[in-house]
Amino acid sequence: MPKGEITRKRIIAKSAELFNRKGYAASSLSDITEVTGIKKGGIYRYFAGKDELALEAYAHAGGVVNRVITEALERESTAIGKLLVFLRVYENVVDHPPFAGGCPLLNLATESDDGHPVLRARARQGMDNTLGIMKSIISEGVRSGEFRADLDADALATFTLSVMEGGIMLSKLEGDNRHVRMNIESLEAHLKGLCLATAADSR
Amino acid sequence: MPKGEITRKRIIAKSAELFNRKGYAASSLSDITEVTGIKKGGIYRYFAGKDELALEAYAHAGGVVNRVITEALERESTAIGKLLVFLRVYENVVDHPPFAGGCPLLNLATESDDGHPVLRARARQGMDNTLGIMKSIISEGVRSGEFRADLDADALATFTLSVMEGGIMLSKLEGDNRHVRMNIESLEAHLKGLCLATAADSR
DNA sequence: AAAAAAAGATACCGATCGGTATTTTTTACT
DNA sequence: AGTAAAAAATACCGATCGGTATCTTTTTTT
Repeated sequence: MPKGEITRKRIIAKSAELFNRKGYAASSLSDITEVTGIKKGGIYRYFAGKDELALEAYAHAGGVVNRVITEALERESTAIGKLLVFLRVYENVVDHPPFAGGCPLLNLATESDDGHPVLRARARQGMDNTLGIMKSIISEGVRSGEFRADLDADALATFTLSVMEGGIMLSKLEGDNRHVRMNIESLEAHLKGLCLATAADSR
Repeated sequence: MPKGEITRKRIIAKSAELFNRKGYAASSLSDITEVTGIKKGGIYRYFAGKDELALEAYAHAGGVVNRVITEALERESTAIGKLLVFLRVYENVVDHPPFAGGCPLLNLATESDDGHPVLRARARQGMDNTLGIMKSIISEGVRSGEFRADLDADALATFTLSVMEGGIMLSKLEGDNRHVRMNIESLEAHLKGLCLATAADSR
């Protein structure tokens, strides 16, 4: 592997942490030179500008989280277990998030949704991807007979992702994992009580 | 009312919209002079700095939203109806949010949770306040016999706020109110199916 | 080891940043 | 109407912003 390639990757990895912690607008080129150890001249050899770097950085961050989730997903066999994985990887978001700074999708979405259209598009893509994975898990759960046949996969995916992101935001803000953890229990109760094929009210 | 006082209030109101849309870091003093029509010299007569203005601006934004929620709360008699109010005021977050830019608490929380400690404290205060209102609604629901006696008010408040904020984020990102609206239905099903004193599984 | 190519540091650009001191304009009071 | 006080504009400050051109150093290739 050529030398430049590993430098390029370090710039992406380090600045991804920076962006995900401080946000895009609040992260300056000087901040980036600081965390990467590469001066401006060197950085602009690999990236056309701050925007392009941010795009690659957030893609990297999202990729790391996706990998963690995918691996955890393989260890689960039920649809309920798999849906809860999305929350469980953030169970200790305060001290040990899957990526430094918390959920990159949440951070990017809230920062870009009223501004920067190219970053917003990236956030949307990531969010749609995650929702898509959830929906396929739910559909598979319906097909296998685990879930009720009349379950709305769309609504349940949105619900699950909302509970996940909302809990992350609360726990990060308060510096306490209890919100994520309570949400895991609440969502589990919701899934077992209202979504299972054997649920009481499927009358 | 003295002239300066109304100017001061206009600065707060206008910059609150700006901050809530673009974020604190991305909003410059020049942006503020633009939306307020007041030059820098005039603004610094009323506020010691950007931070102080932002603090008052977010307090204003939160106050507006709280007023809308409080009024809607008065029109509801059941605990379930009241909890759903928090989501319903954001039912059309895309085109007609209670405050321009969406939920100020969500925006401020995600921007400040890894940085600016004074803004973060403000976000925490607002979030704790909202959670407190929810908890008292839930406790009242338990007391009145609407909700199961063993309901965890803490967990349900966190769950409700998470579903609300997560849905807002998704709908704003996608430019489509369906996420908030689906969450309203999902949460209603959750409350009716699992929290009511008459719920099936209170066996 | 020499030469070519890649990598990275230095030094600089104009623009804008948040912030301030001063002057002009507007308002309020007698 | 005249005057003092409040309000707001002007003009400026040093620092930092994102970005670039150039030069030096380090790799790589032969």
